[in-house]
Amino acid sequence: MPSKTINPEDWLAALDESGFRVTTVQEILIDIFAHSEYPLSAEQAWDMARQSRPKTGRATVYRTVEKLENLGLIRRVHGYQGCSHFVPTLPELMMLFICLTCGRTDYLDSQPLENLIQHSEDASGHHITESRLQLFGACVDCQQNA
Amino acid sequence: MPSKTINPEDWLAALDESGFRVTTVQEILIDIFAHSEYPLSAEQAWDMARQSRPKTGRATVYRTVEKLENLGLIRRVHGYQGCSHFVPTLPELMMLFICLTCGRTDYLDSQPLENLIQHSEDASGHHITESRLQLFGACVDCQQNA
DNA sequence: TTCAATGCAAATATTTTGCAATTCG
DNA sequence: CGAATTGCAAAATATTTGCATTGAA
Repeated sequence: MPSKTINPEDWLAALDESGFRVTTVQEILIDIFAHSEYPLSAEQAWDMARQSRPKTGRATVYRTVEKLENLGLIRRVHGYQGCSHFVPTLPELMMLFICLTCGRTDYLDSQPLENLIQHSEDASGHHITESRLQLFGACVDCQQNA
Repeated sequence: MPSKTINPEDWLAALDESGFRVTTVQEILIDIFAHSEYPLSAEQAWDMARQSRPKTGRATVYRTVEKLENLGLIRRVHGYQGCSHFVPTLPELMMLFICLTCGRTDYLDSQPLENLIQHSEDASGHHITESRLQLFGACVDCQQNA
């Protein structure tokens, strides 16, 4: 069971290292994404940001989300009708499980996926530079409560 | 190398079996999606449909795409800025490769993925009912032309 | 004949952009 | 101060819906 270590400080450092400014709004948004157990859309993040800072602009949130995605700090995940929701990216390649009942996310051991990708590269001849694996189903808790 | 056998006839049969009518517009759209080598958005499909049938309505295309997705005949794939593009679903579980250079899609042998899912279920305790694996990179041709 | 399917236009929803004001470094 | 960031409003996209008409079974 891989530990989920997401540190907002690291995200701020990443912002800084990339030459961006560390602003209040971005701190708030980083905190929101880094601590969410569920995939969030830009719209949802905007709502949450305004709870602690009412005058936060919608466009700022969309721009920040885009920035965080470009920096590789968050990534899009599939939902039922699109993939406008984001989850934190973890340092290594990870497999993401999303519970269809409660929506909670869980990161699984990714070693099998690395092996699979290696195997697929060899078998197909394609050069694979990025992979997305999302698994859906019922989490341990929701299976028990069913 | 798994063979890509997509038969528009089967899709029409699936429509019929589900109690839907087999109409001209839907035949055209099924043909478009079943034969495309590239992921298509509803908007792109609309453009293509109007080439053979100019008065085709945009809403009809969106409604048909939704229907085909619900029937499991097509599925969303990740693109650069979203996942509003669709590819045909193949009968068995498949791994989809998308070339970042030319956009072509390729279906890879899925046996390794089935093994991986089985392994992940055992290791995590979650019950996995659906999975999406998309691989991105450079296809064999584009590697050579680089 | 009957009701699903369609086209059209309008309504929503979502995301992006222009720009003056603000703020970090 | 100087440039990146922000808020606001407007614009551009994308998707959905209402409704009268059409067409498949």
